[in-house]
Amino acid sequence: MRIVFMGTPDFAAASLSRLLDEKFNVVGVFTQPDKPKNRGMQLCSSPVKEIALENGIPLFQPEKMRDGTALQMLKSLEPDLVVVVAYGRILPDDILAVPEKGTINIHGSLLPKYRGAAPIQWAVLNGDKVTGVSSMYLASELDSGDIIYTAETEIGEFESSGELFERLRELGAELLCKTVRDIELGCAPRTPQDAKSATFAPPLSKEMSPIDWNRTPREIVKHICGLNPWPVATTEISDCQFRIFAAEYTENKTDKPAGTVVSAERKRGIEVACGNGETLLITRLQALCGKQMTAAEYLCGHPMCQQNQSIDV
RNA sequence: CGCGGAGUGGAGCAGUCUGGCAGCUCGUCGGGCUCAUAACCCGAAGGUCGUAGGUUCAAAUCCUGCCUCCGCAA
Repeated sequence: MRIVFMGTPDFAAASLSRLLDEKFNVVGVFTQPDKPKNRGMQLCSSPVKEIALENGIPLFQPEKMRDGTALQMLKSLEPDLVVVVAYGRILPDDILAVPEKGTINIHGSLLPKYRGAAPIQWAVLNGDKVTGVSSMYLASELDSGDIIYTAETEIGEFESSGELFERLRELGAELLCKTVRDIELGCAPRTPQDAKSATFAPPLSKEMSPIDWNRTPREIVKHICGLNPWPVATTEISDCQFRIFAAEYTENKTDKPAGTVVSAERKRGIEVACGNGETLLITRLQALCGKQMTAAEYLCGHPMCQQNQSIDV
């Protein structure tokens, strides 16, 4: 079976490597054009491109999907199946129609929940206890195609989006192999999504970063974890901007208004009042222009007067 | 050459503008106090100030090159 793979970031690269490990016949790889990135804005190739080059697989980086060139490239490969994982492009119908056995996709949620660009982060942000990955056929509407298989996993109470990403990447790669194998054997199931229970997971943005201390400790913890590693939760303590990476629950109660620094003991962290009178302990943070560090380390160099500091809410 | 910030004992910082004794909080080690402690008291060790050059009577501090780290850019 001739397979064409389309993908761009780490999440996709894991699936591609797994397909290759399992000796599937990947005859071509599509990935996004190299883009200037990082400090110095140097042209960087995508993780998927690196793997394609290492394995000597024909590589295609069309600028546009709808001007016909991408369609010609794909047709020339004569694929039986196209696998799309985090390619970052919406594929037009004429491209979806090329492979005889269809175009399939790995999505980082239990569809129909969290259709869209940031399913993993939203599962964390919403405080879900369980999420997973789905394999499905691509349809013209975003993430609405028939489901083939799903795999579930629990979300840790303090697990960040980044950590969950790494786990789902492997889970997704595994599910993809199983899916491709069964499609080849002709025994893959096909279940339409229940469109009514669909939810949407839009991309995150920096506007979401500021912490709303009026919320409960758990909501704030989930906010912090969900936005880690990007765009990262932020808050302002006495005119200083902080990026917050981790926090812990406390047993304490306070009558201070939400956003007040209740304590800043060197060994514990920075304890802040939340909306319901409970408090949350900031344990890992990064000041402007500084490195990420534990709250204990930060307090060594930046003694913080307790009680009187407050956070603008 | 995309823009900006930072490198100082093991950790986090001040000192740099205005050149002139290596400083603070913590950790570590030793001693003391305590039923006890992430508590408190006394004492000690530990630094070629990222690196290479330059200016100077004198450089952590001023100038130049290089290295490393961080933020913006999704």
